[in-house]
Amino acid sequence: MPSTLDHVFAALADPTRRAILARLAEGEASVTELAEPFEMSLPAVSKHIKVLERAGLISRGRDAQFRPCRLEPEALKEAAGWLAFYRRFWGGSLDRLAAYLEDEEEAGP
Amino acid sequence: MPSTLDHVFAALADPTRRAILARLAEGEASVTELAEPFEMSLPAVSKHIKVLERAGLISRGRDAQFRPCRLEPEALKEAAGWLAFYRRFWGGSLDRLAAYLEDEEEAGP
DNA sequence: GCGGAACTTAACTGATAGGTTAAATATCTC
DNA sequence: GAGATATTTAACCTATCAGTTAAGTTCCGC
Repeated sequence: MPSTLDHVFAALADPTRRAILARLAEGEASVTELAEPFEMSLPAVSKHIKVLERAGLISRGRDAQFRPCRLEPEALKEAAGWLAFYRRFWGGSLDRLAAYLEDEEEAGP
Repeated sequence: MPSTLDHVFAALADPTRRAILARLAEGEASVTELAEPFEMSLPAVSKHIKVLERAGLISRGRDAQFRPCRLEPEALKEAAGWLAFYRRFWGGSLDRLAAYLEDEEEAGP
């Protein structure tokens, strides 16, 4: 079972999906609305949306025929947290991380 | 040509590669050293390393037969920046992002 | 209840990812 | 220069991805 971190980063690796997220940052949108800027078929966008949903980055409602998408910021937290953790050490003293990891070793990963 | 953001996120989507990065945060390491914790062949690890390198997340030196890997924190900046930008808005007022995007529209994306 | 709009599912395709084993390439050591 | 060590390349396999078109499904409006 792949971790959600796998899914989140994989979802973010595609420019179409990042564009969809950017669009959703402006507010909820239907699939057709989200598909509009792209030169690909609706099913293709529908698949991208499913990937984002599986990663927990968006969730969907029901409004008649529409399945409005909205952002789920929580999923980003994990990813941002991972990056922030490593950036903190990479940018600064690596010895600090080594020490930190040694301390953690007793408590488990 | 895929953006580096594509490559960085795609590289981070694999747990083996994240583990390699975590290991490198403790300091430089050779391919064999990096491969040691994993139950996969050396060529497989070599490929993972190549993916990380192409993403700009690591760089490599030459020390006799060894090709030591070290972190390149710069590549993380772009990814962390992307996440931070959206998290800022997603967590807070979405109106702010809408306003921001409208302002940017004149200057271009 | 029919027509149409909004999606989704199914079936297919070509490309890429992630792994394997076996062979090739460098470089040190003796 | 022969042998050992470190790493890469090549050739291959299977699974997943990103896209397609065509055929459902669901729900509104009349």
